[in-house]
Amino acid sequence: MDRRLWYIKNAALFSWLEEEELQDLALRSEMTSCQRHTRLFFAEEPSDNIYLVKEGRIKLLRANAEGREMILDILGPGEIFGELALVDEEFRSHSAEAIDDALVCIIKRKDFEGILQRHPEMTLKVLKLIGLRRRELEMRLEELVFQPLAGRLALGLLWQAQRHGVTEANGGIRIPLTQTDLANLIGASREAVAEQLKAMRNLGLLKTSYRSIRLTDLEGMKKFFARVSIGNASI
Amino acid sequence: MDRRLWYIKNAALFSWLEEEELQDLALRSEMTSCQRHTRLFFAEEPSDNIYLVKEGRIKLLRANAEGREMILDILGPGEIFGELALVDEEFRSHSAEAIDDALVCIIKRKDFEGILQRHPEMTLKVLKLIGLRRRELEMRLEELVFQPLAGRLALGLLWQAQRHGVTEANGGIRIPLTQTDLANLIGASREAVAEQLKAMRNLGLLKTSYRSIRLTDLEGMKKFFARVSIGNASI
DNA sequence: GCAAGAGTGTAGTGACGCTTACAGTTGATG
DNA sequence: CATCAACTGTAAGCGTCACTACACTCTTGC
Repeated sequence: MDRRLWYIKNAALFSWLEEEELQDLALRSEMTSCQRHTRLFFAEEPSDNIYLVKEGRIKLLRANAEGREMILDILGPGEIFGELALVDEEFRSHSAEAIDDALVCIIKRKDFEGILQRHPEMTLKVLKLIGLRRRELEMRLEELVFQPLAGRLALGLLWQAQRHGVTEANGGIRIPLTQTDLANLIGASREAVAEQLKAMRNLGLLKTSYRSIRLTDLEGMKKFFARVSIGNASI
Repeated sequence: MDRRLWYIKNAALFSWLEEEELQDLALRSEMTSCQRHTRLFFAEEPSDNIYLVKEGRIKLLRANAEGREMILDILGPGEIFGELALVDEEFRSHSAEAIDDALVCIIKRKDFEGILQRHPEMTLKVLKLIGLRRRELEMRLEELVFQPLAGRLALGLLWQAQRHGVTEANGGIRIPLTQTDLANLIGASREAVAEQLKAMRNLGLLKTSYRSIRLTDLEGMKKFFARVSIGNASI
């Protein structure tokens, strides 16, 4: 599935929420600001809340005993996470950590269930979200198996550019991500990502700087992916 | 999360279905028998049905242009699949193929939605199923990134033994899977799996034969996993 | 009972990418 | 404005595992 579609549908959930229920929600919910690098919740904790990102970005990750991490997703303003608490989750299967200084709305599960009861059509939106994220995971799994590092990195950059990219004056798209996060997002080592970024830099596809990558040639990046990929997946 | 829990919860959905709605369902639904190696649906086809496995096993897979495949899941008797048609899916994100000669019940989406309306508590069960499968995918993603081939294979064997294993007279557990399917399940090459199976055979952990693997020492296999794994995941 | 297709066993080769190691840079904090 | 933590850049070494190749075995159907 096209990732663009994913993003639109997800954003649609948020816009609908804002218009019709946000005032009520604001009364019931708790707002937390948290600094970069602080965790909102940890894996194995009870799943009692649903979260809505207001400002900044939050990464969902699974970490292993060695401290290495696998980033499952990165959420931006308007997106919700922890929504599996509505469905079945007793304990978190992953942790959530702020990538930027962030502002997050914490909604108690019971309050969210109240909204769903008052607005049955909202339930369907949440379900679609859960389903879309499941399909997103299926795609990631396939990429990890089939694509070499260069292809995964190209896909990862295009994906993050769409979801969290900032268009700049000169037409480039700035992706605010560290190379470590980028590596953990595509299941690779930081060093290998740095080396591949160098290659892309030399091809004029992007520029690297502290904590961010600027895509300067989107079409070129797509062509690059088509060239390095094994059996072309959808972008 | 424990895979055992996953299995139990999933089976619970089925047993409930059988007791209360199966007669009605039987009238409305279509039953199809299909031979090993035939596909029930292909990726990109419209998602109009939900499927219930009666006999045999069905693998859900994503295939790339080269014909290599990644197996997302293997369903056995009593399990449903294609349930994302209820949620958001317009087109299949993966294909479904019979691993055994199989008997499958095809339920039209509208009929299934009817059941859900008559039995609201059933909706929750389906939601839990979707959520559990999403978490299962998260686990697989992490394993693929963190675990070496030996660890993934050990986990894959223990997982399949639980879900589809047949306990034998001598206490061993027979897993009816080809080495190719096993490889595609854990994201590895068939040859590498064969070699690792040889090593496990030499350790007395299992026996290989045509189209099946017999685990002869479950505890030994768990110990083996603990030894080769990087930062121990849950079994 | 033979042929064809599907599946298994095994070995050699090479490359991709992880690991280790270290120097240099940026930005926040006091 | 000094210091520290976080982050980037780069390079050598090496192991895992994919790929290639081929012989052999099992099963099914004609």
